[in-house]
Amino acid sequence: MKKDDFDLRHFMPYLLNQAAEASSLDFQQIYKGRYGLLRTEWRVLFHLGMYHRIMAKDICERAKIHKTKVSRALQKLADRRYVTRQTDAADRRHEWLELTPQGRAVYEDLLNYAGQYDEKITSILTPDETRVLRSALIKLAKI
Amino acid sequence: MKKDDFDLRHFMPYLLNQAAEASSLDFQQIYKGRYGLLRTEWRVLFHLGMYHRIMAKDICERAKIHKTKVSRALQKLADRRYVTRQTDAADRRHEWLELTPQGRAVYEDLLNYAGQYDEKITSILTPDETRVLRSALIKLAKI
DNA sequence: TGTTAATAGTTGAAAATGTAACTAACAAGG
DNA sequence: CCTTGTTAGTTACATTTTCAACTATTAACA
Repeated sequence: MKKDDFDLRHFMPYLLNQAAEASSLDFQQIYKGRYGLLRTEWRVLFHLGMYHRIMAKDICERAKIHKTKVSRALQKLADRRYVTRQTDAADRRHEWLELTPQGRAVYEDLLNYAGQYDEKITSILTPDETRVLRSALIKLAKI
Repeated sequence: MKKDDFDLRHFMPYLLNQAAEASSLDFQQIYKGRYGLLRTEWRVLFHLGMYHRIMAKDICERAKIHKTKVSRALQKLADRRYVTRQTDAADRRHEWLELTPQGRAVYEDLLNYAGQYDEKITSILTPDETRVLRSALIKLAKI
């Protein structure tokens, strides 16, 4: 790409950010409005809902969220009794996390909204665009 | 989308965030490493580079960045003598922003890296994916 | 063993962000 | 002119995030 050709509006990191921010803020209204959750808290909650009995580190790696953010999100989720933490007897550095019934109820509720929201997004796109977009984003997430 | 089908890893806001974060952090190394700029500062600088003599409000609208963020980014850019601000004589609420030669030099330098980076990204994707991705992201940014 | 390194996670201070309230300048209608 | 409303931008304060240093526990191996 030559200098003269450059257009900020087509620059990938910029476009990705715009789209990610727009959809994040839009979906945020749901989990923030219904449960007062922050973005990181919601993300951690969803990981706990999908993968049962995991450790904080698993969330960090899978979601690429820094451990301090995860640590603080877990504190809040534990304060609200959405999550239990129990240290592994064999290796006491490890802490196994699990959703409480309350936490799971919140997760299940938000799951429905997430499904609806995904439909909202994909309805904006053609089926072909949706498919290509997903595969492209998965590739780019690994950079 | 039914509940059982739901997979966090395919949830659009999640995927968008992962890809946006990955590419942002990656490209950030360049402008942060070379000039110690923050993400918002870099974005504002690029808008000033692309569109000469604009107002803070134009940046807010085009980039969808909140006015307080733009205001603070401009303070820093002005402190570094990358930007000049002159109030409009006809309407003194308006402040025209322009890059200084220094600011433009930084912009031009980063422009090259941005071009290279965009090539890096698009080389990961097929031409078809690149094209579809761009148009899809532009649609989604308008949500 | 005993020393050093690695792992999981927390904490505190500094930096950045978000929200709302604010100033300053102009516009519009009486 | 004089109130009321609007626009552009800043500031203050609370909340979040980041960065680096920290604790506690286990692993590696001389």
